[in-house]
Amino acid sequence: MDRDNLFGLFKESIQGQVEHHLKAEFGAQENLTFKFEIPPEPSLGHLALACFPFAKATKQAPPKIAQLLAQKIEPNRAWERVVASGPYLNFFLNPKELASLVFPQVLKPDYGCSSLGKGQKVMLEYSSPNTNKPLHLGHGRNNLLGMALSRLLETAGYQVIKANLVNDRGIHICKSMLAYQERWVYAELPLPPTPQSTGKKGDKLVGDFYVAYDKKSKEDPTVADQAAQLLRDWELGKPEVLALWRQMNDWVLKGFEVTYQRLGCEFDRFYFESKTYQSGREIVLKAFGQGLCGKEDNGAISVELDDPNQPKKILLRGDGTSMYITQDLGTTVQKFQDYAPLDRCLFVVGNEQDQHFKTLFEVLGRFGYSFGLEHISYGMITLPEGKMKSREGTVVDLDDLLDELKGMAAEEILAREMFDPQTQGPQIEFTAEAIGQGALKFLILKSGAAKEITFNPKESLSFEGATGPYLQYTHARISSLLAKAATEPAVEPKLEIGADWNEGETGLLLALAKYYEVLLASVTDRNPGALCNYLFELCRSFNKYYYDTPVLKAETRTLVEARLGLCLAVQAVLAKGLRLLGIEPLTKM
RNA sequence: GCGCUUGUAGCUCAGCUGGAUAGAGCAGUGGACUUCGAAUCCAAAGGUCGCAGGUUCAAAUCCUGCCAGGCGCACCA
Repeated sequence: MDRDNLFGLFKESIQGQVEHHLKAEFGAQENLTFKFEIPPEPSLGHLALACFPFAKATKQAPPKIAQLLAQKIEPNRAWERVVASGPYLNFFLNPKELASLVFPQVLKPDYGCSSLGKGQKVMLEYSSPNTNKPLHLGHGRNNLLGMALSRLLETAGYQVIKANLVNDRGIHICKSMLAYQERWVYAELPLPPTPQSTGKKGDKLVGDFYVAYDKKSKEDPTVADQAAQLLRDWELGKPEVLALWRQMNDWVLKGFEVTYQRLGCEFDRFYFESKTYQSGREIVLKAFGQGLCGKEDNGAISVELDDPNQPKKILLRGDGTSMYITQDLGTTVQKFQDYAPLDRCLFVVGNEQDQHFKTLFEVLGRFGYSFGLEHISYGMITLPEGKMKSREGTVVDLDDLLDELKGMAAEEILAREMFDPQTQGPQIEFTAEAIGQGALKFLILKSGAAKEITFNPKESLSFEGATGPYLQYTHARISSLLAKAATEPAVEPKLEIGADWNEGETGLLLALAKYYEVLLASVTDRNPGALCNYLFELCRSFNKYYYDTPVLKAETRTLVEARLGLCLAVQAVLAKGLRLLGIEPLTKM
């Protein structure tokens, strides 16, 4: 058990004692299962152990077991009282002892870091955009999930390689290229448009052509053939086609980079499908040679899947060319070679590809690769009117959304008059950006990845209640309190003080101790939402406490120092948690 | 049709490795700023946990069936 995991240690010590008594009293031999819970009300205790599971081993009624254990277990430094409450055995922590354990832990710079993934190297592939249109809110969900997960994995001790597999080739790119060649938009410009000449972000410019293509293709079905011809020319390596392709991809990727930087997304490695799309063929041919695949009449290579409901999967076309799954076979093997020894590879990809990944993993296993593979699936974001469609212009553009949120935040900031618009323009900018992003990131990360999100701009974009800005506000309030303490009465926060902690304070101490386990759960479940909920609850408890309890105006100086210490500890954990989510902990807003 | 997935308060969602009266936020109602930031706090109100069976001492949680939404079912990606 990790020494930093206070809750874990508490549980472990209780478990040991309970086991001992149950064996001594009833001769219980079997493996006893322990189910710890947090009692519904603090007045019942701080930690509860349900005694139902012991009934079989002891042949006693759960309330009886609880009573007996309550008598047998000696209170110690950590446990002030142990009481039976029906079938539960409830433990009351000694707040002073708790404080003396919690404070030094919480203020360590690496509090929350665990050794769960120590020595393990994992690749996390996320984002993986197409280079024919700008990023929209759906990509936003992917990017935010990916970044949050990579940071969570890192705090758990994993070495994380963040990879982006860019889909930079194929018919969709050729559509934009065709529209560009034919100038279906920006026809009025004397020269072919560029991001410079139009003042447009590169991804937006290319996106305009993609939309133009779609419009045109509805009027004139022959353009599809032209796009297909362009793709063939690309594969043949026609210089002028390649040049245009490079040019347009370059614009798009430069545009993406701006958005990535803005969101705080980073990558250690880019893979480009233009370089990998033919890979995997050798792997399939080799497997065929080993008798692991079948051959279709026209020469295509296929496999039967475990699930009899699934049709047989083609791995190589009759003409010998690669398919989507073929290249994924190839790139996955390549990833494990590039970063050998690699323990795991996670793919953050939307749930429309659930089946694809199931198949991919199955086939790799069939071919003898024992990779640790995991698909991190997430639901679509839809609008109240329905699905987002880039072609029909019903998308929520990510850059635009961030701008809009920033603007809304700026209005709120100005209304509060915390900054002087004349002299503090840059601070206002920075803060507005942080609040806007805080709102979006928390909104997206708080709900389970499997769930679809209906994004209603009017209702979703809020800065009140269970939102990012609420957490940021809590952090800002604590910051200004601590700043005030340092100047006005000039008090230092003191830790490990044996103050007479009240119920609210004990609750906060417990919550701080719980952070460690929350992170572990977030990592193992690949669920940043657990961290979101925890942080929100922490802030709720703090805000209530803060409202009820004077800190700087507490009765004695000792009490002022102790309470300041507690505030400092809450601030520290809150800031750490927010950073993991990619949300800026603000000191003023 | 088959597979995966979701269905909890008017709305958005926690809880779902079974356990003490099902929790938040938003909206609506009432209240708290001459006290450390009211982007806050408090109170009341709001629920057949999609429906029906089953397993269990105990089911929102596990199993089965049904209903509804989403996604997928190409020698597309």
